[in-house]
Amino acid sequence: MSSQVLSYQVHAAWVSFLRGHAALTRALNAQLVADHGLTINDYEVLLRLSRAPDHRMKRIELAQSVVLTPSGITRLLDGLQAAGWVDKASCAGDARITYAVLTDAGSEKLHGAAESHLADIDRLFSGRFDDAELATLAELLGRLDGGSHSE
Amino acid sequence: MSSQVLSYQVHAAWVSFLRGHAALTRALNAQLVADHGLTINDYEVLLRLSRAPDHRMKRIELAQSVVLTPSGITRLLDGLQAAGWVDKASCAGDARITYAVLTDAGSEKLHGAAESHLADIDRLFSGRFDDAELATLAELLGRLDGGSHSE
DNA sequence: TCGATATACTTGTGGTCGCAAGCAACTGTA
DNA sequence: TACAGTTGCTTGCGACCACAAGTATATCGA
Repeated sequence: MSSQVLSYQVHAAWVSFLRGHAALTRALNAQLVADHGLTINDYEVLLRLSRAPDHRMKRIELAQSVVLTPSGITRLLDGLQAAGWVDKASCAGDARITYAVLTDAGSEKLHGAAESHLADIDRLFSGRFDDAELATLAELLGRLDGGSHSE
Repeated sequence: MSSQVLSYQVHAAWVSFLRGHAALTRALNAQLVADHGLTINDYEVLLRLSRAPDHRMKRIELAQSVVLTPSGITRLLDGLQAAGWVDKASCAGDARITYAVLTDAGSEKLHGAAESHLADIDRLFSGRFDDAELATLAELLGRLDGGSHSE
C-alpha cells in the first residue's frame, strides 16, 4: 500500500525533525541564556519588534509570528517589560489592543545578543549544509507554518 | 562580508525550523494527548522500546535516542510505569543500570495509538510535500543529530 | 585495601508554555 | 439604547523539562 510506504517516509522525516529540534534548541537556548539572559523566544520577539514599523507590534500579531498562544505572549512580554526591553502602548482606536514597543534598551540588548547568537546558529548549521541546501531547507520548512490550522 | 550573507540565510532556515516545529508539535501533541493520553515523547519512547531487542533499553540510551536529559527520562518513565506500559529491570553485571522494558500492555497501547498518530503526521506532511521532497527533508534533517542513530 | 574519580540514576527547584476560564472592549442588530 | 456575539488580553492551573545537587555503584591507581 502506497500510503503505508509514505507513512514510513513521513515518519522518518518527522523523527529527524523532532530530534534535530531538541538538540539544536537545547544547545542554542542554553548558550543564549548563559551569554545574554534571553531565551530563544525572547530573542525572536525582540528581533520581530526591531523589524516592525516604529518598533511596535500588536501582541496578537507577535504571538502568531513566533507561534505562541496569547497567554504565552503575555508572560513572555511581562518578562521583557520587567527588564525594561519593551513597553506597552495602547491603541487609540481600539482599547482592547495593546502594542508591544521595543525600547532603546531593548534594541541595544538585541544587538548585543545578535552577534554571538547568530554565530552559534551559524556554527550548528553551516558545518552541515551548503548554501543550496540551506535554501532548500528554508523553503521546505517554510511551508509548515502556513496552514497549520486545518481543524 | 560573506559570513553576513550566510548568517542571513542560515537564520531564515532556522526561523522556519522553529516556527514549523512549534506549529506541528502543538497540533500533533494535542491530538495524541486527546486521543490516547500520550505525549509525543511518550509515544516515541514506546516506539523505541518496541524496536529494541527484547523490548528493553538502558535508560541512558533511551534518553539519548529521544534527546532528553537523564532527569527527563526518569520522570517520563515514571509516568509510563505508573500506567503499566513499561517496567524496570535491573542489570545483572552493573547495579547502576536500570533497563526500561515494554510490557504487553505498553505494546498494545503503542499499536493502538500508532494508527491515528501516523495518520495525523501524514496529514500534516503529505499535503505539503511530495515523495522526493520528503526524502530530501528526511536526509537534510537527519544531519542535525549526531548521526549516531540507526533505524 | 583504600581513596579518588566516573557513571547511572533520582530528586528539589524553577522556568516556560498550553488550555480553560474569565474580564474588558468592540461590533452588529434592532 | 439594549443585548448578543466576537475579539484581545490576562490569570489559575497543570504538564513537561532542564539544571544542580545528591545517592549508589563501579573502576582505577597507589
